[in-house]
Amino acid sequence: MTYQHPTMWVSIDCLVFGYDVSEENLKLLLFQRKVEPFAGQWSLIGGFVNENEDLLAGAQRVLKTFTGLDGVFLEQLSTFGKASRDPGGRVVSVLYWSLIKLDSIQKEVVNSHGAGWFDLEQLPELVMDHLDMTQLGMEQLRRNATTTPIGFELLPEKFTLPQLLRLYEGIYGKSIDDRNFRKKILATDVLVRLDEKDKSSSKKGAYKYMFDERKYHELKQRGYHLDFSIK
Amino acid sequence: MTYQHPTMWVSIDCLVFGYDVSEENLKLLLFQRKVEPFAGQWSLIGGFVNENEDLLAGAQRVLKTFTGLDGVFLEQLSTFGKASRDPGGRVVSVLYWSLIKLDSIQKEVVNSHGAGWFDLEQLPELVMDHLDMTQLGMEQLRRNATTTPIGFELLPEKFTLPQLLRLYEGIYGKSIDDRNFRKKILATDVLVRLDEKDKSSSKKGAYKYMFDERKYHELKQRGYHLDFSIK
DNA sequence: GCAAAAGTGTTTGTGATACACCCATGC
DNA sequence: GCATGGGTGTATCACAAACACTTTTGC
Repeated sequence: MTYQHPTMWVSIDCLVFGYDVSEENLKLLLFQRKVEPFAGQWSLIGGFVNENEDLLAGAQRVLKTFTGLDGVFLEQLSTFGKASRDPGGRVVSVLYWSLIKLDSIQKEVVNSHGAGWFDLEQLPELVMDHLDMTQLGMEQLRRNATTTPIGFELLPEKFTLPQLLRLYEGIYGKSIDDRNFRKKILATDVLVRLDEKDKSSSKKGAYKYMFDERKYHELKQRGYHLDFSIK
Repeated sequence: MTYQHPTMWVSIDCLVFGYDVSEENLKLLLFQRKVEPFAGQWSLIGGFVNENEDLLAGAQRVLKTFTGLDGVFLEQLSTFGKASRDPGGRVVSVLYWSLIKLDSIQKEVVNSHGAGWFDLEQLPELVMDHLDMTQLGMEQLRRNATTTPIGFELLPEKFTLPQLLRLYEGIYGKSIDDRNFRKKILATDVLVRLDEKDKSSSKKGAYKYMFDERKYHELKQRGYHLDFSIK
């Protein structure tokens, strides 16, 4: 024992936003807490940090455990440390957030852990300060969506402009002029149009696009910063 | 013991940026670490979180201990938790940052704790990951200065436009066109011109201004957001 | 009267907004 | 041939950037 001070539990909580392209809505991953206090109630996915585990590694482990996913967007958001936040003991929780693409495979993986995807407008009651965490995440999503290309984390690799538009409308909760949106997005020059069309939602079909990560990083290096600000 | 998991030390580190209006430069508050490992080396101000102390309260305590200040800008930035970051044990450190106005009183208070103010361009070697923390703080400062009125935290209550301009030039490390700067700042309508002049740096004298917090909050409520973006 | 800093206006260009029609296709 | 969603262009306005001179006053 090197330091003469109290020690605490350190936990990770992870906000996982998922977007379902076909349903066109944003969802949040929740699971039924297994330990007391609050066992059985809905909570963000989370867990305790292990002895020799970096915080980020802990977050990656938690995410992998519940979703099977590796290597997706995962970033630290904030740390919650009110002394009274957890009646089970002094737990300081580091909040991470992740953005993933929802598809049927993902939904099954998740179900196997007693977890489920909830519409953001219809969340159940959440344990402790997890609602605050969720609100913080929504703000962050809105803030970042105008400034960075996080939106693309939520869409499949190939997507159409109408899909991207509807995602942004979902994030901001308002409608966006499609002509201006196209102009602005294409002007950034980080999208590549493919020779494929997606005909699942119209007879004419919409061109599929891909996000060009290389071009984005070039731009960012040179001091650019994307601004998808809407209205 | 309610949870069957390892516990850790949780510490606060606090980045304190101070601006000296007369010297016209940004400084960072450092102190000589008192405990092993690294005793005697320069470090951010910090301390361990107490048993029943909220994280924010801990940060307030640390800040007060070293500067005597209370009620100034203080915000959580990020949490550092690499397993190997502190050779003295598993310490997860929550980083806060604060912005204060430097004057002669402040400088004396601080000296009494073996602490000192350092020019940002001439920092000594810092302990552990404290240089990363400092860089994160500088980025945050630049990001926020364009978006929120944090700049005013660094200036005395009454200040002149040339002083404000030089502060921004210091933050961004480049020169700013004074005519455009005045126009932009005054257009936001959050500054009130007083009937006083500061003649300390010119014969003509420069009008003193105050930040109108009320107007700023009104604007923010209505969805505005200040944009002092420069160049 | 001159040096030194404070203060002021105009022009130009770029990018945001608002807005309406044609296109391609499956049925 | 028509209904459905996909795609395109233009005019206007507001704001950012570039840029040079006048004002005040202590010495």
